[in-house]
Amino acid sequence: MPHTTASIINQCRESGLRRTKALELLIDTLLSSPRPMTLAELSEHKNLNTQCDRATVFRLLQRLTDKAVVRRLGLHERAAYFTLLLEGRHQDFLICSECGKIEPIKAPCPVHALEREIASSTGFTELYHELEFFGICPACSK
Amino acid sequence: MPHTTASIINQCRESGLRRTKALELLIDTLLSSPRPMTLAELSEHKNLNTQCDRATVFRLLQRLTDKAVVRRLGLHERAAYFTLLLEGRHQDFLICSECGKIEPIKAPCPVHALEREIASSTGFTELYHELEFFGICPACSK
DNA sequence: ATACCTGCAAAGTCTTTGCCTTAGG
DNA sequence: CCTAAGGCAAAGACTTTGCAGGTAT
Repeated sequence: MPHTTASIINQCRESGLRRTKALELLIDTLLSSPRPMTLAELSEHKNLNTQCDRATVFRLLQRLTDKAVVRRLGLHERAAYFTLLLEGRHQDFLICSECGKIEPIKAPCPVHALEREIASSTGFTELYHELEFFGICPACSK
Repeated sequence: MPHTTASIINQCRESGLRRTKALELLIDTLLSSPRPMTLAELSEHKNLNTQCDRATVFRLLQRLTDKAVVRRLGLHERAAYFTLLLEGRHQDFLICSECGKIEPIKAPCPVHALEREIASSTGFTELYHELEFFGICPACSK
């Protein structure tokens, strides 16, 4: 079952959001990106820049984060990153401290067992994790 | 061999930093904290607030990060967190999405093997990682 | 009709820098 | 002495909000 703009919009509608042009464009844009994007990247993206205000994108991302349709990530930058929360598609990242390039890691994430253990030992609920590797990429280390 | 203010200051001196009052106070404060601290927390801390300007603390943290004496962490907040980089003392964190409380995780970190694998398969150097668990803590979930 | 959304503009929050003075080695 | 470090104040970067008008349902 592929993730489509339509199916995600439906999910939003079911959470009580209205179907607006901005929502559609935003979902489209996020879906087309292989990696998380910042608010600035999103609102300057060709899909969105003439279509809606940055504040609108901001508030949309806020609502979508509340509804667990997108996730907000730190990634160590000044700006926050956003990515669609697609079922069964957890991603960890490898980031160059020098040039800032972000790439998803292919290897399976080794943290899920610990996550369950922490959930039961601490009583935290709705647990998830964020794992990032930082280092100097080959291009920058020259 | 315990980590002391004196030993860390020596490390700084060896990296070319001068021994100043502000440096001493900052190291002291970081050393006394069980968890990472923000610039604001540091510069408002009773040790520092009357002793030196926030810009000074900022620039010190910058230099110390360069010299790998402290590490700058994301932790998903608006503000950056700083912690001493003590030999053999890697920490992962558990953070409440609701109240923001940050606690170090006791369990051994399961990521080091993957880290080595990534280093060799991607050619990244000076690799390190940051692992955070987010969820709702027992107090907030009531 | 009526909540919800949007755009615009302004205000916040945290970080970063310039410039001149102070002090470590 | 000479250069790194500090203080003060101002500028940046990114986020967040108030308000008036627009729109999905």
